Amino acid sequence: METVASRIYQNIKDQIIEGRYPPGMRITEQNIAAEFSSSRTPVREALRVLAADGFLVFTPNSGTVVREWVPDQVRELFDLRSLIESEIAGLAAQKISPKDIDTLKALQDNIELEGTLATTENANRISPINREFHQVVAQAGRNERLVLMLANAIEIPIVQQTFRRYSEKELRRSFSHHRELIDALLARDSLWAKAVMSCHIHSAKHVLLGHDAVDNR
Amino acid sequence: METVASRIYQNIKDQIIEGRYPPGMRITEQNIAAEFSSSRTPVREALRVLAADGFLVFTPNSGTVVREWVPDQVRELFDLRSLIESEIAGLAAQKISPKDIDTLKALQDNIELEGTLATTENANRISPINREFHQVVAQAGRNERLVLMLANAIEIPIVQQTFRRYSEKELRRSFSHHRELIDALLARDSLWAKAVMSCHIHSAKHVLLGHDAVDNR
DNA sequence: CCTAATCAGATTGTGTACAATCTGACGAAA
DNA sequence: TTTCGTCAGATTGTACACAATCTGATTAGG
Repeated sequence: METVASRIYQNIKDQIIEGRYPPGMRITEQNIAAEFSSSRTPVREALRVLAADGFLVFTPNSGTVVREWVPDQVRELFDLRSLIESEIAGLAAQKISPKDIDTLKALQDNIELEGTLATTENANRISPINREFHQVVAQAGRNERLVLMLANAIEIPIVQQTFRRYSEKELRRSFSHHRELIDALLARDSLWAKAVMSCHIHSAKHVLLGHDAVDNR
Repeated sequence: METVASRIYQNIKDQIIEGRYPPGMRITEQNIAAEFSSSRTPVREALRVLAADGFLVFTPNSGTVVREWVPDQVRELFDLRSLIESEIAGLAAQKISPKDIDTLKALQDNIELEGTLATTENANRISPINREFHQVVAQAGRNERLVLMLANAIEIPIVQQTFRRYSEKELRRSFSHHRELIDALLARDSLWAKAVMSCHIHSAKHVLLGHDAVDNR
């Protein structure tokens, strides 16, 4: 992780995830190269890998744009995320250590310290802690490939910005899911943990898509 | 799909999937460039994307080798594949057209025409038809993202060469799964279809790993 | 006014040169 | 014999130049 190409890769990826490079934005190799005072060569490598990861859409001889998401794709994404992250939660219930459960409790305490005000600033404070909460659960499942797949499904602007869309009621429900998940893990009940996680994700999906758009044909 | 880089990408990918570039083999940019009478530039792009896809392992300043698979990773891969492909089978049961079911029947007829001899030549004839069978099921599920994930999990030498490891008994069982899946789809029974597919994948996993190595801790 | 051909500028595709880094072999010292 | 340092060759990392291609505006023709 020391090459110019890898620095560019990570930087652009972060910009996209945090929404500073908005979907549809055109990316030109020269601009990026100028920004990093490098030549186009390492930029091209970074862009190709980002396209392979699904962050960018690349068209030969034409150029690169930040990937856009249509509602149907968001729905598919959340259904996949539910499938994978529920499975992970089930595995975690079998394998998680008491120490990790304490970590989860502490993280959720911190989240709830911020209160349930549905403001953007509050969402921005909660979001990274929430991300860490899910990461601890994922690690506890001890399945590298599932963790990799999951990362693939959540390192996406619309997912990372879910909290900004939550109303106070939806925030409370999200907190309630986290607490219930901790209890399920504590009880070492895989099926319970899977079910809670499934609720948690599908509920988030509906917040993002609005109720009428989500119909699972 | 007209650039030199994309031709190199596809070619190397095929070589790896078909096992002609064996796991652990070192890939040097100059050799590949010479093979395609090109410069190193498009080769590098192809290699980076292949590394992002998981076909190659790339180490900065050191080089690129074809990815190797340890048994634990194969187990995780098949468990993921079971999760995804079962889900797909369940969706297919709800959405598949009569025409696609006929196609599946025809494909399975062709497979069984080859007989149940457990020879390498027979395996090589059956393998592509089997691949098409699974592809038709996947398309019938009508979920782009699941299909993409699945492709990611099966475009791998050890998976593509599963049939070579089958004994006659295991071949018969595999055929039986396919027939049962067709019946489940015909009955539009999601849960049945999911269950059959799950059997099918886990059974294949055990053939590849041997019974003692598969224990799901 | 509309359509289609044309052209300049911008952008990507590839080749080549050289710098930076790694690898493995060889040899000197303990 | 073992270990460590050194060095040459090989390989990757980046810059730069030029060719190929695309895009959008402008203009000629209907």
